[in-house]
Amino acid sequence: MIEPTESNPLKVIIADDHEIVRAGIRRLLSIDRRIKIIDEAENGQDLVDTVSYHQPDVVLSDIMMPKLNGIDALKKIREKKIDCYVIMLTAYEDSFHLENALEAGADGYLSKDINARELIDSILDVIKGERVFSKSVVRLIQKKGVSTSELDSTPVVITKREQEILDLVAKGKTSQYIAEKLFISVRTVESHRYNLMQKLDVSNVAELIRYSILKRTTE
Amino acid sequence: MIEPTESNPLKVIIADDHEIVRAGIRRLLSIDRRIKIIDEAENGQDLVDTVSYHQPDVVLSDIMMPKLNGIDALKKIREKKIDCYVIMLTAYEDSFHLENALEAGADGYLSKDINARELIDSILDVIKGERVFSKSVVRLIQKKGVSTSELDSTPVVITKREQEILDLVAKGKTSQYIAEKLFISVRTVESHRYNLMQKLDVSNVAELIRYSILKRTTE
DNA sequence: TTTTGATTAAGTAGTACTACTTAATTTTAA
DNA sequence: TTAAAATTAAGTAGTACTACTTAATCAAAA
Repeated sequence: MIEPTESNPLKVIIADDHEIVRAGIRRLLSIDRRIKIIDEAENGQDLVDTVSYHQPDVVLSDIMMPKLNGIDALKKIREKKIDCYVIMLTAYEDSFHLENALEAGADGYLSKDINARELIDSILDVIKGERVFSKSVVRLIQKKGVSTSELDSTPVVITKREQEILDLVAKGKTSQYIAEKLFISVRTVESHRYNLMQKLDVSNVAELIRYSILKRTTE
Repeated sequence: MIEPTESNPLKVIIADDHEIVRAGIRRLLSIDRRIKIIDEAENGQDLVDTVSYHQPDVVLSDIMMPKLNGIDALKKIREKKIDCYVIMLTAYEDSFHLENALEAGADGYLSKDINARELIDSILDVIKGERVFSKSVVRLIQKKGVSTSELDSTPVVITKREQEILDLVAKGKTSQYIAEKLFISVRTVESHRYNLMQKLDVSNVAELIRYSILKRTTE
């Protein structure tokens, strides 16, 4: 990547479902003329489309978005082999999503609680090939021992059916209710619950919800 | 309230724990020179302090903030009898928090997914004495039948101890663990759980978490 | 076409939560 | 200082979840 200049600025696309957040990012980035926001997306699907079309240098994306979440959008961008750096920008800092983001090919993971200087520096660093993390995320990595060389952390794969059950569990539905709704046995639902908890390394609904909450597309 | 002008603009204070969101609000409001942001707060305690000091016309506040949440901050502002309009601006739209905000004396409740025009109009409307709600909130009011004349909806009061237990339950702790941590009997914890579920009209942890999530101050 | 992974489902057992009542102590506010 | 509210806690009983194993189908990829 050649050094960005005012006359040849970095092309950045931002994605977040809230106008306020997009406006905030625009404002924080507006002070550096070497960075130019060429488009915005308000959900993961839009993001994949605009990235395919514009071929930006850097993408800043939220995780929790309707239609398609940021991590799944990232996966699609990587599948399409579009050459760009992708930084996740999220309010949720937990090792599960951090790992999933890295697994999906994220080049950075920043908290939304970041100031203009840090955000701009992160963007300028990421195009040099560095992986960028905000301070709180670094603390998380140290505490939880998340590997930043993504592939050695066992990828947690939740199947379609499991996701379906997880969503219902997170809404407070009982196994009985879920079984009736999906026309399967209560014991099957219990099996799925058990497998989900194994995969996510938790032992009850409350913890399960912590991990499910970002997966949900807004209802 | 006299009509705001460029030379005599509305004094507004905004509160949100994320710099990006504050920057976003600044940007959205920057297009109307009749509105001036005179200060910002990044938590509820800061908000109460700056509102006491500056005596603004309008306050725009997030709900989930560290130290003191937006609703409790609003209560303190009302207790101090500071004459200003307060609009809650939040990503979470549920009847529980809406009711609590109204109960605490909010003059409006807006989704963070709002554009510049709507936000500015809401501010200009609220100083005329109108109560303002964003479209999605209006839908919620209609669906759930939340009363906008706040006082006839039974106020849901969660006590300090209950909140403490709710936080631990939401983290996935068992009653046994909570009991040991707080040096009380398991049966007491169970009583609190039961009372909480009664108050919030739910019947299991998952639903409880849905309501607790905003109450938590960021860890 | 074979093997892998997903989905289904049951057995067995223990643990934890939920539902409601009643009531004794504290604490707090009027 | 007294009434009201909060916190404590136990009884009784039922329901739901969690823990782990085994295994039969079924669909899809190699």
